[in-house]
Amino acid sequence: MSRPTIFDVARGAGVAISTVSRAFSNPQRVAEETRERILRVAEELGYVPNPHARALTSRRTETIAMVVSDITNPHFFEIIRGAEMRAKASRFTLVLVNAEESARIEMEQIARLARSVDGFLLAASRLPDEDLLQLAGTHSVVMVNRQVQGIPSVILDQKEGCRQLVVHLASLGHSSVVYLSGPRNSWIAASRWQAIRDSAAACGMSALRMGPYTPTVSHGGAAADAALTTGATALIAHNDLLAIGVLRRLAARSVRVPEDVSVAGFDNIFAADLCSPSLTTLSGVHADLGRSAVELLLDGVAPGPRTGEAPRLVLPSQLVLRSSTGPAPVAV
Amino acid sequence: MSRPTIFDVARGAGVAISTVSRAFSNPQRVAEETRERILRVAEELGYVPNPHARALTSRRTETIAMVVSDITNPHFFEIIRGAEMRAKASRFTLVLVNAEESARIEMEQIARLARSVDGFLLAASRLPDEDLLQLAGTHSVVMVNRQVQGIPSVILDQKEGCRQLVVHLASLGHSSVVYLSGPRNSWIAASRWQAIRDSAAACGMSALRMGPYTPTVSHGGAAADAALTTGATALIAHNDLLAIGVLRRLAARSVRVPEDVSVAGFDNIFAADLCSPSLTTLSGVHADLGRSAVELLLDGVAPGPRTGEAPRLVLPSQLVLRSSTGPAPVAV
DNA sequence: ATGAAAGCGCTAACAC
DNA sequence: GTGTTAGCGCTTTCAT
Repeated sequence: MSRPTIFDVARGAGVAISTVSRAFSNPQRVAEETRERILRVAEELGYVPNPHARALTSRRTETIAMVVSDITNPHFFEIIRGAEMRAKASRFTLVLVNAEESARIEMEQIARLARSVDGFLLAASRLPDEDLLQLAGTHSVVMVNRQVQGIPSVILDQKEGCRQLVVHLASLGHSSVVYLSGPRNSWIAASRWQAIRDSAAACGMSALRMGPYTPTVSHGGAAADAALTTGATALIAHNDLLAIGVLRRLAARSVRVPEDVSVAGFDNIFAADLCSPSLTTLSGVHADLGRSAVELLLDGVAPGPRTGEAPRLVLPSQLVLRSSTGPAPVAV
Repeated sequence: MSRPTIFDVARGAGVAISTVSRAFSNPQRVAEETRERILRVAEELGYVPNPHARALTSRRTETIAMVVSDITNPHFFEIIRGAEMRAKASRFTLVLVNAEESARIEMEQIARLARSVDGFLLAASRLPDEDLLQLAGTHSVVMVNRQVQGIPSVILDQKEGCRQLVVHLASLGHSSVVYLSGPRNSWIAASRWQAIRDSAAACGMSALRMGPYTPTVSHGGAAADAALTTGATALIAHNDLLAIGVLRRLAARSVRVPEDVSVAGFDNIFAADLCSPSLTTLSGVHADLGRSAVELLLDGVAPGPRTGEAPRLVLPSQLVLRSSTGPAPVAV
């Protein structure tokens, strides 16, 4: 009743188990004829190598884990898809785990999988640098949308993207902008704020940061209320979800968008095009993020000498203009 | 440099390896004092049991796989979250894999994971009944939103939900309804159509099915065009994504919703509340679906005699009325 | 090119 | 309550 093992295949093919093993994991080291016979017998028997037994000795699992800070955030969709496709192309399994926006949970999940995967893709990690460096010391790690010195990473170009966004707002006549910040331990939030502040300064705009806010629709209400107290006419929310929450609250308070206030977000999630007004947002080819991340990881996982520097990919971002940004209101 | 094993812990604690093993997997079979000493040594050494070695002998992995037909469909969000939380509560890891709306890929993913997980959660599976039955013969399987004789399942109550939806449309004066069907091999699509047809008959409405359509926004255009040719005033799309695509196309063709045509969807995804007009949809507590599914699976995974009948949970669905459905236009 | 044999780290009888 | 021991199914030297 139990499944066939390498032993059964060996018997059926009249060879030693080591030969069967090679036929599967090192095909070129087995004579063509022998290999074919083995594969045929295996096929007939319905033999499939046991991944645990394999991992136990080889220490490789052909599996990579992708840890996302919040699996319900649509932003990760395309990243996940891109990563998955690339992983599959190399016959790796991608398993997805959720960190629920919590550093503790993220760490737990990682610890749990540490022995069962070949490497980690950490998307928008909430962990402190030290933890990441330590992890990277013992495992293959690639960061997505976060940079840490010494760890391979792929990010969208925040700096240039934020600059375009700010210039866009400046050219519409806005003189002050508020950044509604994401979570406190979000690297990308810090990086966005810095880029916005610098670009605003370069444009002669004043910039203010508020928050941190949990980047969900429901937290947009508080963010909107806070932002209105500043008198700023341009709001940049940490992501589209938060921006949509802001739009809702503004509508509820009869603040017109974009006539009274302009609003922009990040990620270009599906809903950004559906809400009203539709949302101006900073996007990028997220599937490429995922794809590139897996590629870096596979490079790191492969045997052979590690390249000297940890690669840092910066992929272009792009501004998507919609209806939520418009000319600044004329001063009364 | 290599990680500590059960051996190192045993030496450090002055006990046999089997005692260490018990301290971790069967704590109550070890004297309190011994156990504490072992755990302390393990902690000091940074010992973590190797899951592969463990799985190799015990044949249990404490991992369950959730296969979803399309991971980018927001419908699955809450289901995934519910499943994840329940799994974590029992210290199981939930790994997520994507079937990309393809039966072939679904089968591949399953085969790939068959040895590395304790069971499968199949959400909106596209596989034929026979394949599912065969799989269920060798593995623990729970279906989500699909029923197959002999396999445990959890679904939302389509029948009652569709009835409510049709009655709602009938009470608005609509006399004909079109169901824009989901994928050909979607069990839920078949089940919805049957419920819609029966309920429509009971209300004296005519019902028509069109499609199948891939349930994405982009396919809603064709669906809308097709539906308009029928002269029906009420459209029920297979899901919210398709419905949103329909809304877009109708807007583009200057067909007013709900004045000229009423539109409804399924799933109550986040965007259903954002699109304009906002979408009437049939919902349910999706997190409960995921939670219950994991519960059934854990029951099945647990050692001990299997219960006689495969349980079939039917969770209540609920109609969410929004602006996309309204009174039927008065005949010219 | 192939075989023999020694583990990988752990669990699960079985003994005491 | 704890120790001994035989594997789980495979990879990987090392021979031949």
